[in-house]
Amino acid sequence: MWIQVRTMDGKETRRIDGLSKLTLVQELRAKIHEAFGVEAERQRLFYRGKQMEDAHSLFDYNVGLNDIIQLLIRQAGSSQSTVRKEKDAELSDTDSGCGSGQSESDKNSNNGECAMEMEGQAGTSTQLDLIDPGYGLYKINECVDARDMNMGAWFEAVVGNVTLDESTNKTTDNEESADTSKSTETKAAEEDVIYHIKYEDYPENGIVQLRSKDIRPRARTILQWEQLQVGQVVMVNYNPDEPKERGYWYDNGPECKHCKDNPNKECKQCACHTCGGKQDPEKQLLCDECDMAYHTYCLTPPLTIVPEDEDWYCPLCKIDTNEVVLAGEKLKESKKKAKMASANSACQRDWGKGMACVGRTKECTIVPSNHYGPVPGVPVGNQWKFRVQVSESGVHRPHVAGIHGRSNDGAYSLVLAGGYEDDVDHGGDFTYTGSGGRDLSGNKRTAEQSCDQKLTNMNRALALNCNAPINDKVGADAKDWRAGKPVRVVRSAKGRKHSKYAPEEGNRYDGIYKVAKYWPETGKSGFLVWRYLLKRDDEEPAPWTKDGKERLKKLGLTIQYPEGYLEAVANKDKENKKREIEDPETPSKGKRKRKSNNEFTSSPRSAKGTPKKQKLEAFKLTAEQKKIIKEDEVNKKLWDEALLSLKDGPVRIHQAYADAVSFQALCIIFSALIQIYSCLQRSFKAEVYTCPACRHDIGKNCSMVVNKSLQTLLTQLFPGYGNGR
DNA sequence: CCATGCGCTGAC
DNA sequence: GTCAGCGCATGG
Repeated sequence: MWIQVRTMDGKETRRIDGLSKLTLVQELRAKIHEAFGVEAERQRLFYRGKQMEDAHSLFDYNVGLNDIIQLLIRQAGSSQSTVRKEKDAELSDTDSGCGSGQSESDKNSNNGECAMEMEGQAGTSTQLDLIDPGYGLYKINECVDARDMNMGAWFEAVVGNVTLDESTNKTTDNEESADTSKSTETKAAEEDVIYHIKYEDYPENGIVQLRSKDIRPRARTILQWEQLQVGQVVMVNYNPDEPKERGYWYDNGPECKHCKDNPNKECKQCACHTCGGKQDPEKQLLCDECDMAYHTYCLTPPLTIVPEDEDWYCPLCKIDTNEVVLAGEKLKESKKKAKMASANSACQRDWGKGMACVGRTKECTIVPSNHYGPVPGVPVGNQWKFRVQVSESGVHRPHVAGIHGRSNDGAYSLVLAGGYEDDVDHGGDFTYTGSGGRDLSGNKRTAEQSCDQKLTNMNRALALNCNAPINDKVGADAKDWRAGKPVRVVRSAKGRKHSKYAPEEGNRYDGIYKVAKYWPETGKSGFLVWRYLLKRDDEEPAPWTKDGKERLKKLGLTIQYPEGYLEAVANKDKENKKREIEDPETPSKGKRKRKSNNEFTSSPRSAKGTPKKQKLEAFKLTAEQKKIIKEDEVNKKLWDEALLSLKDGPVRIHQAYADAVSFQALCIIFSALIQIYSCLQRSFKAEVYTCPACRHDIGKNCSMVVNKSLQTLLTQLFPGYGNGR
């Protein structure tokens, strides 16, 4: 992806290549620097008064790509007048470590060494302006192969390969009145095709509207783009309802010396934030949070006098008291989460629709989503019918994707489902293929390999698990593969075609593997794919070994179906049989249905009635474990309850334990295990006697002693309990 | 905000 | 058996 920028005077245009969305914020500044030699030193990014730490937080705040670009361009343009002297080596170090270094340099800039550099550096040539497709008529210079269209490509096409059509463009800088837009429309009509690009459905980008039902945004982009031809003139409109300035970006550096020294020059920071008008010290308020200026008369409602309060906060910075979480209060769920289907307690699985599109009904809370290593309470060999359940258990969170990870951290889990033809499975080790390189247009989740894979996103994540420096050209070989990050591996029954280690039904957790090496390779499809060699490294025996089978028996592990699933299937079965008896003369239909029914009835657990309770070998605690339990007097009552369900094995103990102590108390235990005592101590000092994690009331007299016995016991019962932490 | 995805179903 | 295409969670 690239963007094109030009100087304000229009004399110079430069193309900035090699941008990816991931590193946009970090890199764009450096690239601008490269292209124009502008001194674009580190500047703090603010959005609505909040400082952005990294690119991710930008997305959290719903900042569009265009916003970011606009900001950066603006900053780069203005940086000639407010340039920080300190050099920051980090700019070139784009990929890693924006953590600690950043905060330090921020501190520096807070202290206010903001030297101005009024370099006479050819004045206008350092003024940058994004060629913004937001106004007037544009001619399409080049079209991109629609199959490659994604957002990046769109950006390339619109920002890069579209030029202002000077001959037909007559719009002025003013808001387009109905009149002028009409005239341009008729003029362009002579060119035959006009596309109105409106800031409606996709305001950041302003894509062509082409409403067609059942097409997801992604697919829509493609369809729309196919409509455009080289040489066509397109009309780019602003939706009058859409504010021109989206978001408010500024560099909140120390006091603006620029204005003091050049009071006559316009300065963005000192102009009224609402109307953009001139500085007016008598009738201008400065926000105590963001330092932006506001005319008293530009506020809604306007102020007639300057408020006497010491602090004044602008409408954007004023904190909504509803958002504040007080000490002892429960954390509010994020708006995004609240919107999700899984948050809706009334949400029930619609078995009529089946498992294709159901949402989660539970969520794994005992470990975070970026947890490495085993999930406590989930033993090797645990089996689930559907991927949703695997997601709910926390073992592998994505519903469809094969790899779960973060591109600048590592991969946490993966699923072997035979979805990629090149995989070879030897049980104790296997090769795996990265994701991507497929054309998913048309709202698909999988497809044929149709282009080369790249070492980005999840592929990069998995590569990071390998104990070797990352290399996106030739891959890498781990010196000590066991030292790599652990990956939870799930095998799916779908892999049975090629692998004898795949389970008979559903999905099975097979334990911890590590990435021994990875390399690029031309796959069977003829396209480049990234391949990974994973080797097993787990204390728990693999389910296909003798030990493993024994253990499964001992634990009494059987495949888990979603709640209410078997009943629903049984009901359906009944109904179908009824219908067959009532209406036996439907052979073709009946045959097909019977076939699918057989699939279920042939499963080990009969769909009729409740499943039979299997006879289990009683699980016995060792003498040592019993002793530990006895020693754990604090939790005596809970253990008594837990021991009642001893026959079900350690998994169930954990469950019973969890149920008995309830989630809140579990939080406390985990807090103990994770050793966040300092945090607790701080809370206690402030006389807040609640769990820092769940805000459950702990009580004043809670003693802060590490429950060593509990800790050892948990590690004994669940090997790998503390791994990856 | 947008992009991604080794599932799953019912229809054909 | 094959196929299209859906919600959802997750990451960037």
